[in-house]
Amino acid sequence: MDIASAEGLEGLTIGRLARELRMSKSGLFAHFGSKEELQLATVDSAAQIFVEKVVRPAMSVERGLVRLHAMLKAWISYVERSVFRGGCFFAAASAEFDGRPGSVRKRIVALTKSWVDALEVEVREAQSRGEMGRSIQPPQFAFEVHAFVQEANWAYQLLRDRHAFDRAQAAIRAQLRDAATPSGLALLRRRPTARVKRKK
Amino acid sequence: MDIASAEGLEGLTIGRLARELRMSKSGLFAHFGSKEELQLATVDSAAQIFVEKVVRPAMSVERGLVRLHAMLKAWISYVERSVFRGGCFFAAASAEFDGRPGSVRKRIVALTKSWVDALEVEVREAQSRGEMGRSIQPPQFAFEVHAFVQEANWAYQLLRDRHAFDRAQAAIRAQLRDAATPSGLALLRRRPTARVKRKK
DNA sequence: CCTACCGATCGGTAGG
DNA sequence: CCTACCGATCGGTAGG
Repeated sequence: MDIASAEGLEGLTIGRLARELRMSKSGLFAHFGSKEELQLATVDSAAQIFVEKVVRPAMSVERGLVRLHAMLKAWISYVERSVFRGGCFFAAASAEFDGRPGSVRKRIVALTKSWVDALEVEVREAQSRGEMGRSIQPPQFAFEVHAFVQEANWAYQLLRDRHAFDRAQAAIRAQLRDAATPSGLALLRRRPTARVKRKK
Repeated sequence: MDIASAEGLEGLTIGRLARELRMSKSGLFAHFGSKEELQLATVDSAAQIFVEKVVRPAMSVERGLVRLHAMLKAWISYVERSVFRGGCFFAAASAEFDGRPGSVRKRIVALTKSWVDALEVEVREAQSRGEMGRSIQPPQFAFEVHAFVQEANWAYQLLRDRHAFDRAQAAIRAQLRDAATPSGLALLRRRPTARVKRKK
């Protein structure tokens, strides 16, 4: 996953991986049967870690606006901590495979889509609880907050801009505040959203 | 540029390019001297086309809020028209080279940074003309609108979501409206921002 | 899990 | 601009 996030899923060659693991090429190869299967296994492992580090923690807080915010904060934190060497695994994999047909692309599509869907579902939940306005369109809202986190990953990985995470955080807060009903606003203020200390 | 935007700047091999151009490998090679020089030449060509298709058209409209909006509309249109096979050349190149040191990465950084800077400069111009509020922070504003266009490219290239461009457009309009002063708002309404017809 | 090998392709060079 | 070639590496296989 580290190699793939930094050098790409194509750059994750069987020979290189075997060398790093001090195995023979054919010994490693036998575990997967083809390069495509190695790539699929890598994508699946990355998805599992995403669930562990981002999805699961957010599932422990109450549903609606609070959970939506928790999902986005956990995601930003996961990108900021650089869980993988090359930053967000799926951002790298998306860009690499968006133009290549096949099962690897399909897997990446399914997984990233399920994350966007989860954001939309939580917007709807917040609306039905009266925490977000009825005029908010869930796909539009998910598009915008998803954009902020991906942009932070881009700005940090390419421009090495450490402020990117604060910008994404600020943009998301503003978006949530604008969309919240008075009772939703009260919920957002209730938890001071346990800020991580960061030196200037 | 088409090959690089779809298969990556590493996937743009000298052998493949020579075959497509019906030249010998060494004949083509002699024009560049190294693969890195071929990559740099490709990045520079893509930058030239970005200037032609996005930057220059926007430079012909009045400065400030109107030009800022024109820059963003031209950019979305350029991404939507898929000027290159793989979508936005710099989005693909960024993701591929963000983890690889060298002159190609440096060139990509310089060029994408100059575009973000141009957006910030126009926010400041709009502020000094009294078209955008003084409380708007130019880097934050540029971060957010830049995010929307990159997200549209991502959603279209990976998820084949045609609505992505409308979502980016809507998000940008809302952001501009929120940041505009009354006189800025009047400017935004003055031009009905010549919408491209699109069938449902 | 290994050694030994396959044909294809990589970036690059020699020499014309 | 070309042919002919270099060593390295690719995904994958044969056979153990």
